Amino acid sequence: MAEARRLQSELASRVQTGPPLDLDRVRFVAGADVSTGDEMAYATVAVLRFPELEVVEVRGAGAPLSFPYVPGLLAFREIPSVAEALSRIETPVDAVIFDAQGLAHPRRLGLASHLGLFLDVPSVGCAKSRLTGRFEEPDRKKGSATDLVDRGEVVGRVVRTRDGVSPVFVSVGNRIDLQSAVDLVLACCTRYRLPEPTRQAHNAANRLRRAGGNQESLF
DNA sequence: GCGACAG
DNA sequence: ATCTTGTCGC
Repeated sequence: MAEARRLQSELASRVQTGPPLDLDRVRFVAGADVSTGDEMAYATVAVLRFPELEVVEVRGAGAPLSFPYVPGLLAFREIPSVAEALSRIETPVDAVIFDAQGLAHPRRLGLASHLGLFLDVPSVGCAKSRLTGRFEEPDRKKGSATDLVDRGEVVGRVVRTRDGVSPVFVSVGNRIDLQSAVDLVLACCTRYRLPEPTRQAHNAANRLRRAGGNQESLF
């Protein structure tokens, strides 16, 4: 456990904040999520055409759960399945959005940053709740956002993706700047609180788990 | 020691 | 995350 934290601190130095991502040149965005059972984790990656947000590919993978859920160490529990699902994607994606934190992490290496280090594309962390940092509630209208500050540094943005809904926590995963990460997330939230790629992946992961890992459930 | 704590 | 029916709000 202590060893895992040590590894995070070491890898954190390799995370790249920036450069900005030109959304006008983004063609495909992927979303990744995991559904867990008693002893298995089912991960899926959904690729959507951008900015239309139509699903063009969905891939999944199952892996035995060998690590418990410990706040701050989520990556060690979900990486096996997610990494496998990501490797199965054939579409050349321009960015990946994770249902987790990126730099908004105690040691600056949330799952989105950890996995982002092994991807050659920008990664973004978009979590439904806070892990670390302080913030003020953003205004209730869509697009409003406030800084997420931890130990004196801005580690992310608390973003209202729809009028009145609870805000999401956006942070840099790797190879992208915070502003671009927020813009990408907002561009992916046309109908729901969570970005469409993430929603699609979430639904697919649930189906995959309920189907006991049967890949055909993804179609 | 106490409280907080992604999914 | 997962377990679950009805129900409050736009």
